[in-house]
Amino acid sequence: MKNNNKPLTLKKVAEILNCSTATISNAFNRPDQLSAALREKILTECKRIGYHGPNLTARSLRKGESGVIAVLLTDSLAYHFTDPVANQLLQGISEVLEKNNKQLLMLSSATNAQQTSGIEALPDGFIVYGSQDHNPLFERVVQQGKPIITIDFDIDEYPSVNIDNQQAAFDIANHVLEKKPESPAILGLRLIHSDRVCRITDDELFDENESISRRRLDGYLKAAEQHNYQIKSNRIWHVPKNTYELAKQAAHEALTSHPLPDCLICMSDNIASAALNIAREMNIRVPEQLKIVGFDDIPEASRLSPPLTTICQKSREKGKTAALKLIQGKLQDKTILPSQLVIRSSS
Amino acid sequence: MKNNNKPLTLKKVAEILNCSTATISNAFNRPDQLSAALREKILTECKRIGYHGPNLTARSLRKGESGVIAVLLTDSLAYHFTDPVANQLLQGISEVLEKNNKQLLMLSSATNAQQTSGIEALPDGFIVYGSQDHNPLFERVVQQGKPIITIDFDIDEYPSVNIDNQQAAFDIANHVLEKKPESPAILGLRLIHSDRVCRITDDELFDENESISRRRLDGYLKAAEQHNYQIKSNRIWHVPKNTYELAKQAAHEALTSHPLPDCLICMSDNIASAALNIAREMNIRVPEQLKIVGFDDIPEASRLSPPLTTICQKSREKGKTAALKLIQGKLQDKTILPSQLVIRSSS
DNA sequence: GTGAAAGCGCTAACAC
DNA sequence: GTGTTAGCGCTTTCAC
Repeated sequence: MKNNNKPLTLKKVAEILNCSTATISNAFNRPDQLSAALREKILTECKRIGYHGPNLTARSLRKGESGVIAVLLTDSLAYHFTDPVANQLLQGISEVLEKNNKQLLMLSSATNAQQTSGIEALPDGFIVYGSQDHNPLFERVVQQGKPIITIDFDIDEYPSVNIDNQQAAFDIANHVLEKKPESPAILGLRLIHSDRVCRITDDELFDENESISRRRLDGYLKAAEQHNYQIKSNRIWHVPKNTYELAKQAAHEALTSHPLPDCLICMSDNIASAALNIAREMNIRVPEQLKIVGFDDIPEASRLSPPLTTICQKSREKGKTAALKLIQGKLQDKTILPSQLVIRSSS
Repeated sequence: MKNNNKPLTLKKVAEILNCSTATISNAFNRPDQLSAALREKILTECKRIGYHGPNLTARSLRKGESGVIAVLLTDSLAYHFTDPVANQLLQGISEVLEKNNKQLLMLSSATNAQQTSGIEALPDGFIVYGSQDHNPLFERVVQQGKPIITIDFDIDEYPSVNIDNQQAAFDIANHVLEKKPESPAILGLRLIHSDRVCRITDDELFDENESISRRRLDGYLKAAEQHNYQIKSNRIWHVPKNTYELAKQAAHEALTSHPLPDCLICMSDNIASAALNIAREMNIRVPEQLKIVGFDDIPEASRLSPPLTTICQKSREKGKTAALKLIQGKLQDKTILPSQLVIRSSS
């Protein structure tokens, strides 16, 4: 089974089959350039002698296209494999790519940027997930002049796929604040730049920017205002990444703080799930003593006990939409995908 | 920000900087071939004019290496993003790759094999996850004559990373059968080739092969024998893929079958998790009325209520080990990673 | 329908 | 230390 010979080249194949390289190439790429019979014969011969078609590197160098689509991720790849939301997104993307015979290359902005591998020259297009302020890899991607589509953030010149984060956050906060909790708290995600779980400060509460988390926080605060709550900055926790461990830490801090929150508005289902577990450990009954709501609607959300009230943001759909737009070359518009409040028994 | 110019080439850069292409190339690839000062100057100039280093396609064609490592997956990519075990494995792999400045390319054997993109020529090495009998893409991969390492299955000529599935399965079955359940049942994974959830037949019970599931089933049956159980084939369910939906279906069938099982030995934590949920819906108390054990020790296992007794197989470690061996060129041996029984309260 | 040949962008051997 | 050049494997134009 093992093989130590060099793979055949088109040129050698042409020699063996005793015709020109152009004919072999045409057999693989342009059926109209030769008779069906000859093409068939060549293809069968190739299979027999073990030539499986032109080498990607060479073809791509020549044609300037590779059939590879890259997903540019903000954090490390390893992190993205742990994040259920990223997982769903990648699932949607790969569904579309597979259907269209495209290969998926995962590129991480967190990669050691010194060692420039030049990999950004390979893909025919890029799906950029998550904001990229002054990321060197992203800048090299832009330089390629290839199609780019962004997800969960926006750059004027490029098409994008987003949801209305502020509205969605408003909806879910509105829903839970209608129950008149006494001391609601917020477990936010990536609110500030610290890599520690911590509370935010008053300044930060009013710090305007374009991030998703800011949009969501705005939605929460708007709902709070309408219900005459004033949520102070020290009732808002910052979780630096959407990992279970950090979420647990934040949930634990919140549920051991004074006054004890009776309502946790979480910026991700992961955080909400951790909060649910901490509450169970502490024998706090959900939803009677504590209401918990999440965001995302990851698959786990409906299986938790109690199942989680959340915002369904169809991450898989997001990925599919972005991949499809990229492949079909529909590169004009900005898409806002619908999201909706899903009420389950955690609230 | 948007860019429509063609990226600079090394040749153009050489013209602009008024030196030869070799010098530019050397500045990027072989620091020893020119003075540090000149190199520094070239690199800064390049950055200024927007040349970010040699194009991967060309370099790879020339050098025969790309810095890309491929993971060859049995099922569709989309499926692998949903499977928590695959996720952990990929996490481990990408940790190592990122540390070593390698790019990750995910290749699916399930891809439309007609349209041969030639992509298999690009990677410098392959991590093959899961058995590949007569898969055309795998055969093309073999043809490349590049390093290959297999995970969770074995081919004589290639190094591999595995666990002792039979022993692990024996251990966990032994543990739960010691509790003397009256009617144990097995929820297996990929036992046969059907894509339906179904029970297996007597013939299939004795059908020898090299698969993981066969190894695990052997372990279960050996433990059963030692405890004087005779588990009949109609007490063994086949789950075709490790998805939650299929697992739920199998668990539901098992828990509505007669005699009602009071012990479910599940071949994955996913299946066990679904069984746990079905049991809760049916008001069957775990572990009092029903013992459930899993396999894998996915992150969710310890968070379920009750937490799951399972086999910890360190999938992340598996991925790391495989990637590391591939990168370091340690291509001799077969590695068997340790796994262990983790007893929690579901049994 | 077919073949000869240029050249995609780069690296490395070799000459200077 | 630097420059010239062949050629990695392929596609495509152009001449036949």
